[in-house]
Amino acid sequence: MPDGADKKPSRIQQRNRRRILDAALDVFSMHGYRGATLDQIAEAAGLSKPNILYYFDGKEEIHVTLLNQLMETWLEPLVTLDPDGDPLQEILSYVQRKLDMARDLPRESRLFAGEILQGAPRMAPHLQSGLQPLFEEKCAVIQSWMDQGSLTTVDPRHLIFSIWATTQHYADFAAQVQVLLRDDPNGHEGAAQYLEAMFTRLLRP
Amino acid sequence: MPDGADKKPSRIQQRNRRRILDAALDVFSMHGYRGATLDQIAEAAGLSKPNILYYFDGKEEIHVTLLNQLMETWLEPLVTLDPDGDPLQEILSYVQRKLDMARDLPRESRLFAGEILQGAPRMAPHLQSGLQPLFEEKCAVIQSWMDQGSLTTVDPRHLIFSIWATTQHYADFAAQVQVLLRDDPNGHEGAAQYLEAMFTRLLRP
DNA sequence: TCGTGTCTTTACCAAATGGTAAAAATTATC
DNA sequence: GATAATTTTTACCATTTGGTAAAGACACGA
Repeated sequence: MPDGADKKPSRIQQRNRRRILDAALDVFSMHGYRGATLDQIAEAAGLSKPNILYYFDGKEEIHVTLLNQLMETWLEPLVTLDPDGDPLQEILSYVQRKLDMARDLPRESRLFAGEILQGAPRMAPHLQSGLQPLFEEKCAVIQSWMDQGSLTTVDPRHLIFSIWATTQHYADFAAQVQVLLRDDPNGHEGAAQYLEAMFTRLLRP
Repeated sequence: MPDGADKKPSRIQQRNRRRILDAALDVFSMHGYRGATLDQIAEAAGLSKPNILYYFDGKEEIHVTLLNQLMETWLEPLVTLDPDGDPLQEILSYVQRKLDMARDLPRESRLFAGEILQGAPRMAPHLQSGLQPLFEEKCAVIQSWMDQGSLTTVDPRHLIFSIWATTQHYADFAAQVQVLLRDDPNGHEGAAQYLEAMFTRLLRP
């Protein structure tokens, strides 16, 4: 019985849990929590519905597990923002990493966006305990860079919001972007250049 | 029978349709299309479920009606971007209007975001026929401003994306913004100042 | 105030959905 | 290869949900 986090999971258990979570990421990110059904997840995972409930206690536990895993991945680029690096380069690298994530992990981006869009019912605790302290820490770093004259002074909080917004936009609003940029084979590179120019002109002293 | 768009709707009909659409906007924007139930909408509207189905053919028709109405409101700020105005002022006014909309119409913003997030299943036609031509038209206007040297040259398409992303972020990710800006009574004004600075530094020649 | 058309309620229904019990099959252990 | 443990399937179930039929209440002009 694959219950609490006791003991080591078997080979089969690891494989099937991974399959389920991958399928669930597909389905949840596409249809939202309530829009997703266990049957869809089961089919996408190639398992029967009761079999899925053998590995997870229920729909909600799958979703929460996904959200927990996501949180680490999601914060990692901000974690690696180096207080001792070159200020402008650090910010631009952060933008690049976030943009790459929007391209490489669009399902994760949409899962996160959907959760926040609906008021973060299952993630408010994580935002408080995980994101908030990190956010304030890095805001202070950026503020110190501005104080020492290495960057133009703007509100670091809104600066970070604008980085999140502009990068995640390409994943979360992909359906719209695709319609408007339809015959452009150069989408990602164009976005990268634009954002580099934007944040450079904003921040270079 | 309030069927096709024939004849003039009675007083009661107007009032109840408005109530239903307002309630539906609440519910759909909070829970997404599938997450919303007719019972929730009915309760929020103060009507019985069958009574709601007397005014609308079904859940989908309510959603589509909402989306259609939204489209006009949503595009209006872009429509009023004046080719004969002062370029930088026009862009900055557009940013302001979009930011005001995020503050004043957050339900509409989230309804739109949720629809796009899920691949725009019920709005792809509108994007093609309504948004796309307008987008290209205004991109051309901005491009001409850049060509004549009134604005710094950047890709107008990504410029517009970044305006949409940064302004709508405050409505769509309000749950997150609220956690991170929790004791700031000055949220909207701070965002307005930041965005004005950002787009000014980006675009001023 | 009577009758006709508009609106609302009551009582349902079929399908979908999250979930369970227990038997059957499979895998690992000795 | 027998046995114990794990994994999967079959057959269900209760609730929720979008939707309907038809009777009843109401409004309003003649």
